[in-house]
Amino acid sequence: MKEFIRVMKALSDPNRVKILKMLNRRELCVCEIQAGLGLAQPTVSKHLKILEDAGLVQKRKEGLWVNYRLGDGDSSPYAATLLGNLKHWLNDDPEISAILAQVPDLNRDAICSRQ
Amino acid sequence: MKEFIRVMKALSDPNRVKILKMLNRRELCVCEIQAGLGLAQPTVSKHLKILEDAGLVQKRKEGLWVNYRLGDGDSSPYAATLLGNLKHWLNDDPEISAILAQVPDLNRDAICSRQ
DNA sequence: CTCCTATATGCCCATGTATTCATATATCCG
DNA sequence: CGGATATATGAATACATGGGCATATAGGAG
Repeated sequence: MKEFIRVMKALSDPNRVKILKMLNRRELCVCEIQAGLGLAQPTVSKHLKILEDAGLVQKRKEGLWVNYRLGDGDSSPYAATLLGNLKHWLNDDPEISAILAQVPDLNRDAICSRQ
Repeated sequence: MKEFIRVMKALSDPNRVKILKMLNRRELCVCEIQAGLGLAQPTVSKHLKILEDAGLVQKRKEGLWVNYRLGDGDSSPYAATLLGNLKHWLNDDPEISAILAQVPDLNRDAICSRQ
């Protein structure tokens, strides 16, 4: 039960849903997600921790950067199912499509050194 | 997006999940749900309203009673999908199975007049 | 209409959550 | 080592949420 609730709570915030939709396109570092959402960096880190605890995302260190990608579903069947659903959901949502449109142009080298 | 968030928030509370699992067995009135959960009656009414606003349950008046059943999925595709998933999920959870075991014995006539 | 019962709503309180700022940690480079 | 950069953590604050009590609403019985 707690595991299920953790996944549902993680999916109950629009900014976290936006993060998942972004990561559905490609792996991203924290500063790239920050640029896409327009939030403060600590806020993004906390959202990512909540998503990670729910098994919805995984992180991979690459030097100074931390790359986040969608979870593989091993840690939670609920997360795996919902990630599958989310691939088809919300693509027509104006907020989502606006953010997804700028994902290809997110460049960590252009973003991070200007924080 | 708001519709999706509404469904996820509705599913983010253990008592509301328990209500859905109970209604998966059969239609129930408020006092029967109250007896199953052990909560105050107004609390149950508020949970039911949140579930109804998300499209997860529907109500049907029958005289003095209000019978709640699972939503038919017409109001929200997200609710419809999650209700389908929930049918298979959490059946082995101790909290859930304990409540489901007593659903067949819930009797509105025996419960409600003793409030 | 009056009384009774089942449910809904308003108010209040305790707790949880999202956010930001300031600061700590970690990693690379010289 | 020391400095710079990317990310994480802690404290503080505004707001949302779950809970119960008191009360309002709605429908049936007499």
